[in-house]
Amino acid sequence: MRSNTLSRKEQICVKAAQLFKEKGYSAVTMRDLAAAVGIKAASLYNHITSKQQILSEIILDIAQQFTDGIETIATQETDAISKLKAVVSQHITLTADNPYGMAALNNDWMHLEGKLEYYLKLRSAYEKQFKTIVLEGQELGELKDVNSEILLFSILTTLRNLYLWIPKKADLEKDKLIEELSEILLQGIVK
Amino acid sequence: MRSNTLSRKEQICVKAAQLFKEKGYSAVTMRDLAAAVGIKAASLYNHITSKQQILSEIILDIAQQFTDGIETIATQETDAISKLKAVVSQHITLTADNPYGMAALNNDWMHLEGKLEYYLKLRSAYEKQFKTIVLEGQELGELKDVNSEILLFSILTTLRNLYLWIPKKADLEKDKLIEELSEILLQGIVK
DNA sequence: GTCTATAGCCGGATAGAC
DNA sequence: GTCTATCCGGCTATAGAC
Repeated sequence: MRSNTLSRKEQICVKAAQLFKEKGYSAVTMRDLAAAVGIKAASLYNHITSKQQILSEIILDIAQQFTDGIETIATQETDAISKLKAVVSQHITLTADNPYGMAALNNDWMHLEGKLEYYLKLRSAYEKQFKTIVLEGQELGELKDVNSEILLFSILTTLRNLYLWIPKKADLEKDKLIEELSEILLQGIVK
Repeated sequence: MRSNTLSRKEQICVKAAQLFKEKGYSAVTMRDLAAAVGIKAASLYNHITSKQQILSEIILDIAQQFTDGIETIATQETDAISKLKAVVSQHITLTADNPYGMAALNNDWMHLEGKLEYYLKLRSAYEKQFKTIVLEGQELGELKDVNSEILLFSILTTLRNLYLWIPKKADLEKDKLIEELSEILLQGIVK
């Protein structure tokens, strides 16, 4: 843990992520961002080199955390259900930490220029690990033999969009949410 | 069913929705759109009055269909589970019909200017009906007594993002998808 | 490290010929 | 109904004073 005073550059990136969530990368101008930080647009360039760089840092930082995290989960020696719960937990934790960055990750990745390929590589690696966990769970009979593509889509979509929901819950009890969301995703909702 | 030759205006709106899905409303220029249609930017204005109008038509058309559809479902006299299946079916049908428009509905609604309030009203109405179905299902003991906000978020998010997945399935068998997705959302995935 | 000023480009939209 | 030409405003980013 480092000091809780953010550098100017960090302030800028945090504000940028908030604005990107509201309007999307393309619709946020450097003047908007500067005003939100409380300086003039030209002054931003003492701290960052381009609008593009801000987006890259926001997205790649989070994407890396997800990919690293699922590698760790995948190599643990437990059942598929425990691994899926760990994935749910990771999504909730990272989203609660940085909901605005999650929005950029979900909605603005296509505006990455130089780093687009690298991002796509991280995303593929993530999806591959997730898929492996599910397929192993099905082979070992822990999970139902439903269409795995639909299953993967359904769960991953819910997890990827937690950023829309979590910030509205001011008094979020994280451990409770992990339990309840895992229950709904894994066990369904019909009595 | 009307003629399957689209008017120029319809061509423009269809292409626009495709481009909006790829890059978002703000990042698509009238020059991009014109090139995709095969004319020059100025010529677009013989068919539409503004970029804003294109967005409004794409989004409000679909939003209206969803709100009308769920009103019909909600007033039927069946159990909550049947109603939820009907909602799943509606989402799959409307998304398969117009996946690009669904993308705009999900991602670009905040760029509506004059029609933003009307859109928000439609969305609120939709969510209210959905919530009522779920709460009734819980009261009557058809659905588990899990946290209804998490339940609503989870299912609605999956349904709203079908546009990302459905177009990749060229040989989509709609009825099968309705059955399989309903099964996963309602009954869960654990054996 | 912030400012003012501005370069240089690209955006949506219009005018008017054909 | 499409075109060329263009207006005018806003965009990212830079230059250089303080």
